[in-house]
This record gives sequence, C-alpha cells and structure tokens, in this order.
Amino acid sequence: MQLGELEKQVLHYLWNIEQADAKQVHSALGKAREGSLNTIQSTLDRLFKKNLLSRTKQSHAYFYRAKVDREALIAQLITDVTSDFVEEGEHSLIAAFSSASTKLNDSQLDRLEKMIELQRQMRKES
Amino acid sequence: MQLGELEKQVLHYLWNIEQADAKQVHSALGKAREGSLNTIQSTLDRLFKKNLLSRTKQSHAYFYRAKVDREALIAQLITDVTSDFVEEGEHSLIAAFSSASTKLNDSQLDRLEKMIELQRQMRKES
DNA sequence: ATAAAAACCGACAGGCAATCGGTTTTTATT
DNA sequence: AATAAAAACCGATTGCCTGTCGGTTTTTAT
Repeated sequence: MQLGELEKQVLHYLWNIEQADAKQVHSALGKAREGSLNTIQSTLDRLFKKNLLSRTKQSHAYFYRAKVDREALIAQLITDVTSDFVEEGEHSLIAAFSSASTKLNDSQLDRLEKMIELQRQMRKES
Repeated sequence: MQLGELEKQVLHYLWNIEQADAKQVHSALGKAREGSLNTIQSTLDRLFKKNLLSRTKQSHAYFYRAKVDREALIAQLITDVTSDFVEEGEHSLIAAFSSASTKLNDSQLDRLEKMIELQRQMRKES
C-alpha cells in the first residue's frame, strides 16, 4: 500500500481527534496547506477505500475515524514493503535489526530488550 | 524509496550472483518475463541511480553488483516507510518493533535478544 | 419547496516504473 | 584506420497513483 503526503497528514490528524468530517479536517490541515475542501474529501475517500478509515453519516456529513492505529499501520506498512524480501518463517524486523544494530545506541538497545521481555511476559499470561 | 516489481527481481538476482551485466540479467529474468534487453538496462540504470547497485565497466559492458545487501535494504525500506510516523529522537526500528512485536514468534524473540547481546559484547571489546 | 451543504463524478497534472525503438558511442576485428 | 558488432544512451509512451478542483447531483434542514 502506498500513502501520499496528504494522506499521512490526515491520518495523523485523525489519530488525535477521534473523529472528524471533511470540513474539520480541511480547516485543521488546510490552514497550513492551502487547498480546497474537495481535495480533503477526495483524500478521505481514498483512505476510506484503502480501509484505513471508517465513516458514518451523522446528520448531514460523513464523520471519519481512523480504523487502524499508528502502530498497526506501521506494522502493515513494514509487512507490505518488505514482504518480497523476507523468506518463509523469517521476520523482516529480525533481518533489519541484523544490519542496523550497530546504529543503535546503548539505551536504545536497552529499550529494545525491555520490549522483548514485556512481550514474553504478555505471552506467559495468556 | 519506491521499488517496482522488476527492480525487486533484479535485486534478488544480484544478491545471488555477485555481479552480472545486462545481458545476463536479461537472460536470467527475461526467460520468465518476456521483455527486451533495453528494459533490463533501464532498470539496472534506475537501481544504479538509486544507489542500490554499483557498476564497473569490464571490457565492453557494465557489470552491476548489489551495493546494499538484503538486510540493509530491508532496514532502509522500514526506515523510509515509517519515518513520517516516528517521533523525533525515536529510532524507527525501535518504533517498528513496538508496533510489530506481537507478530514475532518465540524463537524469533530469542534470536533478537541474542543479537542484542552480541551487539553489547562487541561494544565492550572496543 | 427551496436553499444550503455535502457527496459524487470526472478530469487533469505530476511523479514513477515498465517498456522499447532508434541513435550514438564504444569496442573489437580485419 | 575502417568497419561491424555490441552496448550505452536518449526519448517517448503507457499505466498507476496522489493531489487537485470544478461542476453536478443528492441530501438535509428550514
């Protein structure tokens, strides 16, 4: 899946705001962007078709909300972009780590290890 | 960075073969693909311009070789695709990990932890 | 019933990958 | 050095995607 710049901005906005209609998104982003309401509508619609937003009609307008949270989207993007390069049974994160580990500093290594522990903990509990 | 289907196939090929000229790539991929030699040349050139391949002239033709290995490319792709969603000062791989850790199985968690330890070891020694 | 608001449709521009024909440059051979 | 063969180079076209918006239709509220 491919995301454009405006699409990313809209997602960011909706991760903060819970829900919004085109008008709201437009006045929130449009200020810094210059662009018509229609552009925002198209973008919301494209994101909806990509299944990244859900929408419901409230009184007169569609209200959109993020259907995936930031972490889930990141995970999906990673899967998409790396799937052609990872072997069966392999995970792209492991492959990536093996080449990028030297670029992490000590505290980042610590953090990573803590996350691993946390993950293990969560598994024990279920 | 954006990679097309053919570009990915070419990279895969060059990760196995060490080096090759357009003709070789064409006959290796072209068999299953139907496509002219020129197409392969263009693709090699694009990958070269993207700094993913290096090339040197040997006798009459360019010989291309992968400039990044598979793991490094995966790491770069992850960084690229997630950078707009990662906070300042956060390493995209760490963020990515927190997003996707649930998709790792137990042995992958083990492997990752071992790599962290290895990395720590290497730092102590220098 | 009608006016306002929003959705919907269709078009166009710009960017990128894939594709390839044709021309120029390079290399090897006589 | 002349020339034929091979490869590089150039430019054009197509298809897909995002951003952009004007104009029309549909929906809603008064």
